[in-house]
Amino acid sequence: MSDKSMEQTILETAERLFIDRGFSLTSTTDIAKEVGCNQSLINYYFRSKEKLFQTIFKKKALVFLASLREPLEAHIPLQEKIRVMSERHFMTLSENAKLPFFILNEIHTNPERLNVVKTIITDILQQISPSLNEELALEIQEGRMRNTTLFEIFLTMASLNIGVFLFHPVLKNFINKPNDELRTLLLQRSQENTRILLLSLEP
Amino acid sequence: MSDKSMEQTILETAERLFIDRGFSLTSTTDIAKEVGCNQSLINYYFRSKEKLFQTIFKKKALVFLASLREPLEAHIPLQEKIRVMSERHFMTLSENAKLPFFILNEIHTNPERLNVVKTIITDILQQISPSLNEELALEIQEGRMRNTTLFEIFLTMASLNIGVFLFHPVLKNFINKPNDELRTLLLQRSQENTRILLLSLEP
DNA sequence: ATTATCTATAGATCTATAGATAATGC
DNA sequence: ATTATCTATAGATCTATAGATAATGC
Repeated sequence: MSDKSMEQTILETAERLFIDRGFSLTSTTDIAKEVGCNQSLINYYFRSKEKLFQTIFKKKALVFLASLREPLEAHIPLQEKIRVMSERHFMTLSENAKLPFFILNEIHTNPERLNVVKTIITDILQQISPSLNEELALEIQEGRMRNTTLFEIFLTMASLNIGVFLFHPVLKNFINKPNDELRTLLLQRSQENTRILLLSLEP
Repeated sequence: MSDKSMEQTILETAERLFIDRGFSLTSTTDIAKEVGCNQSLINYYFRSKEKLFQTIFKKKALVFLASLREPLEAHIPLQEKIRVMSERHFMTLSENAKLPFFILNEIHTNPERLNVVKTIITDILQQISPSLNEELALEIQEGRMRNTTLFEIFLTMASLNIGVFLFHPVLKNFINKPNDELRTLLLQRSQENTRILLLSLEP
């Protein structure tokens, strides 16, 4: 039972519940009940519900955004970078299907949290954006890409990929298929999203 | 003051607050405070917070989904239908920027509400889907369109258009422009989304 | 008389804290 | 001694209801 420390168990349970129901619909009483400990123990370890939440939120926002970075640092043509990034992004989403909604929801209900996301995005952008912008400018100049911006590329990618997971509860209701077929459909959709993204960049 | 009935004022205020903060973060006390009436009056007119909410949710889900229908009934080529539908969809979203998040959020926190959305979508689909499917089959057969499904078309359109508004809080933070420039940017994005959607359908 | 509005309150949360006890490490 | 856990509770919600009063329509 206590091969995991109580502190760790609380953290993991809270993570699951917060991501499932959001900050305001998850009570510390719920968490304690699930963990099987006393409600006051949560405050003992994490000081307050808000502090506990912030730890989790930062961690998750990082997971979510960091997946974009790696492919952009490889030494491959821009188009390939974008292809790999889109596929990687989709995969991270598959593995964390509830994250996009969770993050959007928390930003929405508490705009303060936007700062966390903003810091992470700014960090990533500062590291990759300059050289990437140069590459893009070159591609455009040489007529290999449509005149566009990194901003638009990210927006298109994020919309297409995240859309699938945001609408998931609705979509699942309309597609009555067993789970493994759903997974195949998902993979196909990843391909299709990448195709559309690259198509949108053609001159 | 009471050129509007109290019942109507409560309904309108509740609508605004629910859409802004969602069901669970809006208390009947908040609504009453904003309206300037007694909290118990809300129960007098609407029986319960839940009933009040449902009235509003149904209405809004209908607004949101109905905009898709009209263009599909016009007598124009399929491609044109899709173009008009996408533009119309984007416009409805601009006028109801908070709706997508509101609806997704409520479906997420209370899956029961999915039924409302499902009924509306099913209704719309039954009316337009058969003939639309025929048209699509013909376009594909004649080699004027890529082999795809209505489902995919809707998903691409919804993802691209809704994305803009879902990410709005984040985007606004990165684009530091006056409001009228933002509006121009939005319009451009509508064009771009439509372009991408139609591009994705080319054979 | 009927309808609209208010007062007061029960009962169910929920979070954070003070203070008691149990477990652990030296 | 220190750290982990529990008990008990204050104080702040929040929703729904019972019952009193005020306004309105005949």
